[in-house]
Amino acid sequence: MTKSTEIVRVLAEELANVPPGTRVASEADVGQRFGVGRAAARAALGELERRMLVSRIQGGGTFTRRRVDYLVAPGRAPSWSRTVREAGATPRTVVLACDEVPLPPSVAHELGTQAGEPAFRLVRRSFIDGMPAAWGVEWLTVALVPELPAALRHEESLDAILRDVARVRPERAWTRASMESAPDDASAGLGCRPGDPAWLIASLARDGADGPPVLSTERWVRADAVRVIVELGAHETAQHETAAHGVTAARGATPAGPVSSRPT
Amino acid sequence: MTKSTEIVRVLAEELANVPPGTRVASEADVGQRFGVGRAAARAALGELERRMLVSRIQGGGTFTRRRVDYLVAPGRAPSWSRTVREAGATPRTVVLACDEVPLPPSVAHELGTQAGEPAFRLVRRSFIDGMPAAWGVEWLTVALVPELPAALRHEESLDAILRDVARVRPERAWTRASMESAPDDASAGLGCRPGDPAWLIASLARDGADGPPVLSTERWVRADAVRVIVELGAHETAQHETAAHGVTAARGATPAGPVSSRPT
DNA sequence: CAGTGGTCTAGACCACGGG
DNA sequence: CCGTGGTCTAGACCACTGG
Repeated sequence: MTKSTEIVRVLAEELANVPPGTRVASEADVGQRFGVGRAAARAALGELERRMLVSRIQGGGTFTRRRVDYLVAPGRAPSWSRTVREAGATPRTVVLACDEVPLPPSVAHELGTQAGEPAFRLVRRSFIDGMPAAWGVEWLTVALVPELPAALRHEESLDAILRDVARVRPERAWTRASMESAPDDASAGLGCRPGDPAWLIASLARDGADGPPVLSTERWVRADAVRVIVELGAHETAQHETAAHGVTAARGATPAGPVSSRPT
Repeated sequence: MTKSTEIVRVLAEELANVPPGTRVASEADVGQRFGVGRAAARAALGELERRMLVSRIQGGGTFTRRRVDYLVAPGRAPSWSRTVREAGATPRTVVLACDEVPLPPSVAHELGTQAGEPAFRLVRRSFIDGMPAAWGVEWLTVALVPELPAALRHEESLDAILRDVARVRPERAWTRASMESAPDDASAGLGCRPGDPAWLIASLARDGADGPPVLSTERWVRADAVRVIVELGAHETAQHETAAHGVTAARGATPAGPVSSRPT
């Protein structure tokens, strides 16, 4: 057992029952406490960051972090605000760009309309408890919500605007999620470093169960901010708990600690 | 621009068009080539590993790595062998344990049968090109395939056994995928270090589109070995390309390359 | 055995954040 | 300004892999 893994073990245990945002001991403190040099202390804190248990901010310090569960499933409304709020955190979304441009062919095909039709190209960044967590582009036709720019000044949630102004009921028609190393543009939008793990979630929403497409999105989501869970197909007990098949017991929303039975 | 990020940039560029399994310069070589100390060279190679572009093996060296695309979607057969083979790589699966035990209540509920019914609890490890990539537990009733232990001696693919011996046609009934930091038991099964990024994929397969459940699985998959893509809902162009909505240009799936030369 | 990556020390300079 | 994390050097020992 190396020194740093022992430090990781101890700190991870201590941090398990601490509210998110709590300050963690600095590198110097850890080094002194465990009687190791700065390199070993730094390695331990870096490992905690890699495990997404803490965030480290240059000049600021190290802080515990919470990961919000984001359940992507058929029938779940594709709404950032609602999902984050349901997790007990505070969502926020800011508009970086809202341009009226002719619809590119690929997106027009998604939306089932003509290329060149006037559309809004929306670039937005979303936060959880004030920390950047998502970023990306959303497309919708001008015809659907001509007053979008004005509406966005009073309401952050695109889902709410679509419901209240455009009078549609957005539902997931198609979604694709994958985990990538954030490229330069995405890491800039997410406020993280290039190469950090991030989700790429492309999605198409339609109006109701069988209505026409209304919204096409491609968003990057920080893996250390959001625990994306994709669910596919109907399931009797598909509410919010993890099925325990003998390997992993149910995990609470807040990491209560993975319980496992050893196979082999 | 720090020295190590510059080294990362250069090496990532050079490694982009190199077949998987190729040996990469050692820490000492990199340090000498770029005129930096070992720490900087090591940081650069470590960053490449974090980006899942290379694998580093103590005592062995650093090697380029390929990531296999694993598409999870309704209608796709839940078969490791087939998926890996379709990606042009060589699958292999070994049985770690095949015990006949009474079905636990939670799994019995999944399989739509009685708790306590005789069942096989299968623990298997799967490889891609000889490198461990997946590990986990699978459950199926003894009544379905009484001759499972014998069949597994001649056929690695559980999907094939279910088709040829049990005469069922496995289809995805329900699947849940999420990205986690591998706990100790999973990292041991996957041959990686605890805390490494890994997928947890729970799945229930049934016989045909409307048949009864036949197989319940919970498997861990190494994120650096497999690029899991979960797709939800029907889509006209849902074949295998990435939709480009103006943020992200279509990024090549995996650096197309022939079969890897194994490291070791 | 030599070469490789994994860990660690002691020390240094820098960039950044907050009082 | 001080304390924080980010980077880097030079050097050391260890664990592991390979021939």
